[in-house]
Amino acid sequence: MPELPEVETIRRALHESLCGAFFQRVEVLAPCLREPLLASALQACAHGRLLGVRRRAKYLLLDFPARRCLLAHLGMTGSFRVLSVKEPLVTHDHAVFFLSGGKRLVYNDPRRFGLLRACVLEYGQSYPDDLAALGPEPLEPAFRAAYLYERLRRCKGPVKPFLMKQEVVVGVGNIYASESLFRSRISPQRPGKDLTRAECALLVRTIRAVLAESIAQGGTTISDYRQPDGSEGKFALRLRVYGRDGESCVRGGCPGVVQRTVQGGRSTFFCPRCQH
DNA sequence: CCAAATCCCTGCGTGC
DNA sequence: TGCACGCAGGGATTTG
Repeated sequence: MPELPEVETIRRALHESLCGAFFQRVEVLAPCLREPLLASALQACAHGRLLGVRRRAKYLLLDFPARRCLLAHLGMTGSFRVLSVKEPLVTHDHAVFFLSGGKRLVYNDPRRFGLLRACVLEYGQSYPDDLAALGPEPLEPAFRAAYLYERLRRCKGPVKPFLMKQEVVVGVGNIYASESLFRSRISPQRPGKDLTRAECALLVRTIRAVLAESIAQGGTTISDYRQPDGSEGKFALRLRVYGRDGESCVRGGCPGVVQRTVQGGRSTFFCPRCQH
């Protein structure tokens, strides 16, 4: 379940291995992800030398000449593989990009929540209009305490689902929302508008620290996600509440037990004893 | 206008 | 062994 650290890990690997590669041809094997895969549009877009791989929120952007841009979202189970000549395709491979020298870039996605879309950047624009509604990047200066505090003034529900809204801050999904709130000792059930300025400052610092730490560990592997070299993301070992319902709270001296609850249809993990 | 619910989809674990 | 079922959840859409 790729959130920001997983997507960033993938971005770095793809940029490293494919920057400068020459895209020749695309083959669509299965015609539908979140939206239909248009072979002709992808072919026209992902053609020529790959100029670089960027990330915005949980989206990957593969840049090509003439402001063409391939927008990719991994959904829950999407992944890219770079294959040599003899490596076989497998079930749920949806699109194959043939590169000069015999390499192939393959997009695989069992659950088909992902997205591959051909875009053209407007003059002077860094990102396609498709991404215009996204909030600030959590690791950039625009995501700061005063910003979060002001946004929370208009929050009517609990803080945890609010943190997962991509128009508030991008890249924070279910895992990192629970983890950040635990480390901040803020209950996921707290009404968002009740958070103090000091708590907002702590939460911003903590979200940044958790995401940065996870990137350094290559992300979190729960089930499907792998780093592009096939290894597991090691941040799973550092999760303190996610998936740990029924276990003792890891905070020193806290006698609490981690609980699972459901907010907005998503599992939330927290310690009722030390998060307030 | 906002929030909660629903849907999309497959793989996996569980219980019978 | 096999089948039914529940669960996982990002994001678009629908419903309340």
